[in-house]
Amino acid sequence: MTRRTRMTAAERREQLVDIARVAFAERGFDGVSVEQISSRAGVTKPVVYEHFGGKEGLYAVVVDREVQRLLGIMRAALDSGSPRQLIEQAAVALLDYVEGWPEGFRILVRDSPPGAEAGSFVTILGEVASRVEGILVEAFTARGLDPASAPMYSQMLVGMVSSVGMWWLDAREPDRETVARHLVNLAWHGLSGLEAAPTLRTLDVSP
Amino acid sequence: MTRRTRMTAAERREQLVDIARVAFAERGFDGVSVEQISSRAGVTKPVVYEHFGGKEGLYAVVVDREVQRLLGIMRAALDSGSPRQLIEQAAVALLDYVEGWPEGFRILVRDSPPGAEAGSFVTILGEVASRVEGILVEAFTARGLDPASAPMYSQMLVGMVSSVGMWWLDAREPDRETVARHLVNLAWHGLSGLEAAPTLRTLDVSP
DNA sequence: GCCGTACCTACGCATTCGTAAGTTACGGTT
DNA sequence: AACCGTAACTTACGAATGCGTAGGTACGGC
Repeated sequence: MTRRTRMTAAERREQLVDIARVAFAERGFDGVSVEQISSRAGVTKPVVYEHFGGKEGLYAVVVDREVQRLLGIMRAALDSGSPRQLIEQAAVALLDYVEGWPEGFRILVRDSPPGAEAGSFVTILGEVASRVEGILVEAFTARGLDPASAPMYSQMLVGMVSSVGMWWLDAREPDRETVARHLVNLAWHGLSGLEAAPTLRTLDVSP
Repeated sequence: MTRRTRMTAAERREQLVDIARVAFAERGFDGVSVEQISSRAGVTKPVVYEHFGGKEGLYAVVVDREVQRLLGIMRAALDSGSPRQLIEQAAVALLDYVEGWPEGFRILVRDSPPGAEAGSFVTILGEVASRVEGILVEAFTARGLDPASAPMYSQMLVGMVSSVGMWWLDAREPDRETVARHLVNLAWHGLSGLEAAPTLRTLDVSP
């Protein structure tokens, strides 16, 4: 099917992870067979078992990589700035990730983290949210708000962005910056103080 | 396994739908076998095929019922009131649903609507969001905001509530009204104007 | 005691996971 | 330039699972 090239172990590994990310995003863990993945790579099943020990192992690598990628992006975005700027940067950063790695995003939104028991309500993205809530705790204490409620707000904000991210990926309009502007408009001003023509205060220098 | 009672067709149908809702919420469509469902009902596979034509048919019924239930609840909540009251009522209503039918909620959040192609980013809950966006359109035009952006804000608000709903179902604290208060706090005032001790203006008369 | 409806047993068929054992190509060595 | 070891890859299979169906059984109201 695909070109039958003989690769080094490392190359094949990378290729399989890439293919698996797309496949798992499209059909979900149970909707993809090992044979489908290996076939798209132009090899046969045992190659996958050789590299990852099995379907679960491959899936684990895919998820781990996406979590690391997203966390890296978010950390960079939350590095410094005023509260308002941080919100803007975080929103833009998450939309960047959504646009750049839609399949990864799909997986993070839909699936439960490895340890979670079946039927749990935790998503991987929810876990990510809790890892970035620290920034809110600081801002809350500085402003006399209860830091104990920070996790809740963190969930709300991430849910807001990711939910609109899913919607946006499906419609592909308006453009990313417009989405970011409205996102920050709601997150910052709330419904009571929505601006008619919201703007970003941060210069957006990404491609 | 379960009591072997002989039921009328209607009774058995209801029982199977109930069992299937829980099972599908726990393990997802692919994670549940027809045999598991029928077994929990104390009957065998062909009974399910008799009533619903197959696994897909049963699943369709489960989803449809939950969509109807949620839409009914939302419609009732959005019946009348000031914008601020509507937001409060909607938040409380969605949390009511989340608490009362957690399995249905899980299904609506995780799965794609029947027609959507594999790999789509649309969730059933997203569809529900677009069906309630009408209320925003009115409020937007009345206040000089662009009604074309209403769908986006609708997604944000639903995402905010549903995301925190998932989180809440997992932690089961704080209580529903506290969650609702903070939810409305963010949605209404935004991060710039968060109140330290948010309150609801609507009397909450649900059980 | 009869008849219909609810229910069961017992398959056929397809899919997919995972493995055992054998085969081909590549790159360094002489 | 022929060789050979190793790493990459294949064919072929066993076993399990799960969907859907054909045809038969028994319960319970009339």
